[in-house]
Amino acid sequence: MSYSIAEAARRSGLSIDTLRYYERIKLLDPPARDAAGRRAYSDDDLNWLGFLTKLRTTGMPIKSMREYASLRRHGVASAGRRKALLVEQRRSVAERIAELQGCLDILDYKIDNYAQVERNVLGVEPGREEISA
Amino acid sequence: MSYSIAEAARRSGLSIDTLRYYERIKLLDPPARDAAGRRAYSDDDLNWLGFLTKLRTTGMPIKSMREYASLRRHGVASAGRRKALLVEQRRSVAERIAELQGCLDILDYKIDNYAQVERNVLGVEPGREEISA
DNA sequence: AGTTGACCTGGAGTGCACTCCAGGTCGTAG
DNA sequence: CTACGACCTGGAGTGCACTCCAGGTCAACT
Repeated sequence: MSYSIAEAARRSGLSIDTLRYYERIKLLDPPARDAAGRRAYSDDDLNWLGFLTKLRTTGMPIKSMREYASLRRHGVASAGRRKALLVEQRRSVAERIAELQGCLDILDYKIDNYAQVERNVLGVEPGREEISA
Repeated sequence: MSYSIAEAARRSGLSIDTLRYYERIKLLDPPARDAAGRRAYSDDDLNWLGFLTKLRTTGMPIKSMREYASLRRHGVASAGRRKALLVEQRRSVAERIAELQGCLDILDYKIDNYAQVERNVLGVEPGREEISA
């Protein structure tokens, strides 16, 4: 199957402009073109875009995604380096999850404080709650 | 206790420039000044900076942090709105954690693929592994 | 008295990841 | 046959969150 840029955008969740942008910066190999010169994305293109958006979600900078994309073009010889990139990204994602978990705990604590303030709102002297909030 | 801007930067993990920047954009109330006009951050200032950096870690945009900071200046009457902001942020953090967890699973899957490629490297026809990688 | 180093100000510059625009080409529907 | 909508290109513009800079003040050390 092949997809127009609008369809590829819909399926990937990226904007049309972003698809062309990714192509320009070599994140994405130029897709096939139809008879009229319009882009015709393949399923492989879409799969790659899907993976790219996952990498983006993990916070990988475009620079690194470009490196990964470029390695991919160099075939099996680059598999070791590609794996290393993914392992490093895995590490950074796990770290980020832990960090966010810590933030979640702090938010819960703060929210609980506010809930208490709400419950005691009649007995609080103004300004007092500022110390912890 | 009070702290020079350099010390406040060290303790908050923010740069000196960022501290002045946060003050300019009203994320941070102007700290006290010493006799020579230099900033003297209080423990309260540092605590607030600590919380701000947590909010930043959660991905809260500066715009929202400014709103929270501004509400804080309006005392107890704004507690409800502040709590709502935190609850919303809590929701978005939990969502983000789930999303990252999904990415982690995909990374694990890919990494495992590469590990298999490594193990079978002698029996692989070139290009074959590209289909899944 | 002079030099150093930390700090001050207002404003300009940076890097990232898009996002938008003007002006043009196609293929199909009315 | 012309009007429309979807697509094309190269290039400029945007928003965010800093980050850097020039030129200046001040207290302390030598």
